[in-house]
Amino acid sequence: MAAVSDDASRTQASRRASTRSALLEAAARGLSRYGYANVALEGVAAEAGYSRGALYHLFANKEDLALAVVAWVDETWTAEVGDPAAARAEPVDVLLALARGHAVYCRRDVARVMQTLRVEFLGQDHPVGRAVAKIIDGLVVDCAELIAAGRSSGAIPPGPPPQETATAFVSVVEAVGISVAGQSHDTELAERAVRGVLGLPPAPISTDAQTREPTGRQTNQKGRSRHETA
Amino acid sequence: MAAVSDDASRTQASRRASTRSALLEAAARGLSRYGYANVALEGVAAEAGYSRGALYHLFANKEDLALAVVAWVDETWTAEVGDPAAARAEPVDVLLALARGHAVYCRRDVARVMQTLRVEFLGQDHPVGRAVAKIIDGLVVDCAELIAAGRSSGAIPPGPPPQETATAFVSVVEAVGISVAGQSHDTELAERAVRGVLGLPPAPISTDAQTREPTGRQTNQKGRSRHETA
DNA sequence: GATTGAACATACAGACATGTTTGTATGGCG
DNA sequence: CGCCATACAAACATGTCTGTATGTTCAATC
Repeated sequence: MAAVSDDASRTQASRRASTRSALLEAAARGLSRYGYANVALEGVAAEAGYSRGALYHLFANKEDLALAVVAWVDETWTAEVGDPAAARAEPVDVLLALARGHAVYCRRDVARVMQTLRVEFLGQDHPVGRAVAKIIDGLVVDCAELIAAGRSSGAIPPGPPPQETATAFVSVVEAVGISVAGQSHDTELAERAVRGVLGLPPAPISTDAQTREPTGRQTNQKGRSRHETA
Repeated sequence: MAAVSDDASRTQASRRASTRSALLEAAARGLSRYGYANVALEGVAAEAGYSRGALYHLFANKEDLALAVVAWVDETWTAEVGDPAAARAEPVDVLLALARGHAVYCRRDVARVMQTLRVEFLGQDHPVGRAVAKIIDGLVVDCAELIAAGRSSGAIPPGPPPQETATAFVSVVEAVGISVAGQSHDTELAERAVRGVLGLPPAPISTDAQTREPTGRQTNQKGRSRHETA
């Protein structure tokens, strides 16, 4: 279980980075499974192959560790889901790619850490909760702009205010991603849900053969939505 | 300071029921806000106007209190959301009424207690988590049957397996209900999301005037029915 | 009106987790 | 080769929360 079992003799910087990474990953798993209050740092350190001393040497305290986990998850999510989706041209395609990409992202257990922390600190005033809320709120703002843009171009039918619609959009993406994570139709159900939130009609043909496309690039041959000024 | 401010001189049974009800409500709020691990029984008792002694006199322990809260929330939810929705004839209408009714139910803060506990105990083996999971799983099973029935009658288009679709349905209803709780378009967004999950086309005309009175059945009484007796 | 038991408050003990301190071994560098 | 900083372990100190035990007030029956 040790981070580096045999080759412990390396440069200090890489050693530090290695243990930090192992502790981060273990903390992410622990936070995702048990939540902030329930997770014990001794278990986190033990799962990473270290002791609490190492953890407190790398991180100031529990809160600092959780904030680092949040930042790390945010980075990986942006790289694996956010950026590929943002590369689409049409706002509708960005939103749909976001939903499908997040469903794929949720196939790992680490994905639950954001929901766990968000729910745990909802309505409180805790730095970790603020960090999570800031990320989610930023995502909501971006989605609201995409929804507004898609509506003004006619690709998205009218509906509730963009901000409120975006809030529902993000929560739906998060919820369906986690609930059916890893099941065979996760991306299809995510797309179905967000289509509904956006007021789009169901996808024309949902052959469930290519719904199982993993992380890479997601060629948009399936949900090529006709956006001719509804 | 007392639960009943002026009329403290009543029969002992009603006194007991009154304090139990006050403690239950305070515990529901506390669980919903802070979660099981974070909530402190002293705060719960203080918010209800009592001390921890009263709480431990009425409930065996923290777990028992949480289980009672879960049962209480389940009863009120079934009475206010589940039963009115189940009165519909068509399975599609039941599902849609469920979504809208839950959005209305979520306008109270107590509604978050189920999600909070479910997320907190996800992947653990705790009695409270099992109780919540049992309720949610039962709801998923019911919705899966409704989805299957609606599909075989042609009212719901085909899609992923009913069980998986029902899982996404329930999580979407829960998520959108909480995220946009109390906002002006909560029921409309809930209906939009579940329509998408079910593969239904968008609602024909969504003039937001009649979204506030969707079903005509759910009497939105704020005061909870006190039909619980020890 | 006194007694008995329930409703409730207060005080106490144990458990557990965080954060700190101290100690040890290893790597970097002159 | 020797000195020092760093990585890490292990014990310690502190605070908080649960659960229990004890005490006090109040209602119900004689």
